[in-house]
Amino acid sequence: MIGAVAHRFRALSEPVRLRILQALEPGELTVSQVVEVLHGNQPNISRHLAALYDAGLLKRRREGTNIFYAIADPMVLKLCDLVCSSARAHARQKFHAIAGESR
Amino acid sequence: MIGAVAHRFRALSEPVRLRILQALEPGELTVSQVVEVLHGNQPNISRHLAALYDAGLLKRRREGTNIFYAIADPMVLKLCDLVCSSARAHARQKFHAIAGESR
DNA sequence: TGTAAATATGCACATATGAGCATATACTGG
DNA sequence: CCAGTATATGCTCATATGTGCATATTTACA
Repeated sequence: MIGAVAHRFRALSEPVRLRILQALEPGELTVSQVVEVLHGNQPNISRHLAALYDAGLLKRRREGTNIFYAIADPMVLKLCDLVCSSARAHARQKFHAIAGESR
Repeated sequence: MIGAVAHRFRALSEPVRLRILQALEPGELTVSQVVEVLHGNQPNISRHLAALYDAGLLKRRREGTNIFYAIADPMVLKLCDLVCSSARAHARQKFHAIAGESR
């Protein structure tokens, strides 16, 4: 069980994949569209999308030869926001610690 | 910035580290205590604790030769709960999909 | 059926990561 | 200063992971 949680966190541990989630925040996109937005190459993006899909963070549907990926559970966005603000706070604190020790 | 978020998620992407967080949920523990609770070996646990500390997820304080580690921000526990329940839901759904396709 | 477009996958490579062992470092008490 | 305890770090190894290239697969349509 804890392995499944770790697996999901791992899916979120790549900058490229986080940027994919950002790109998908407004709504679903095809693989090509994601490739274009992120200026990535197609096989690479395809793999990252698959990784997020495997982790259950994205859903997908086919329409002709296109495949639309979308965020499966808006919770992941909240998750990222939480971590992001926490990281910001941590960075601020670290900055002050460094600024302070030179006195 | 997005790199910092990815870094924090990566720190959470190891089962051992998630178990460390569980162990620390009731309160701070020394390295030796964590080693004992998780039945791990000392250098390994020490590294994992350092990784969580680097990511800003743990804080630590020294008392004699002991070093007590504690959860820096209770937010991470909420984070894990969110992912955990979401993972559970996903597993349920996958189970039903498999059960359904054999009909 | 054949061609083109969209997506996925096999392969090779470089790099990152975790584990275990030995050992170094930091602190305490005598 | 020395010995002992607690913790951290260097090293090596095996494995995992991301990337780019070529190519396979799927679907639509003439």
